[in-house]
Amino acid sequence: MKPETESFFERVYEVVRQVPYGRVTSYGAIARYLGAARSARMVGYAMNASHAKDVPAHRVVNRKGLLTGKHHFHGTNLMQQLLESEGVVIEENQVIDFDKLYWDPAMHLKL
DNA sequence: TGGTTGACGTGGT
DNA sequence: GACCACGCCAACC
Repeated sequence: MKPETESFFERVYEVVRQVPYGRVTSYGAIARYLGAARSARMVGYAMNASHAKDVPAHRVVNRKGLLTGKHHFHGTNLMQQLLESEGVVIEENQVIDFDKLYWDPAMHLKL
């Protein structure tokens, strides 16, 4: 484990991996947990490279609970399928009961 | 070295 | 409540 030597991307992956099963989080939440609350875009950008990583990017959605990054998945509805497979209800590319399924790392991990 | 990008967020209209 | 415009900040070319 290399704390400072690792890129911001790596840190994002670490947090996303800690997202519990059947739960979802937002880019901003991860960014805040990393201390870069205003770098929410960077989180999404990092996910762009999560292709070769074991990162459950499908559990990460934007603040509206919308599956904005589903277009980046291999399949068009792959992201939705993965979430539904975990018990998350998706409709219109939007997470139902997003407030309940929302998992904030800064709130649970509370470093 | 500098400019562009982007899976977002917030605020204003 | 929905839509539009601006800002942020690290990675990439």
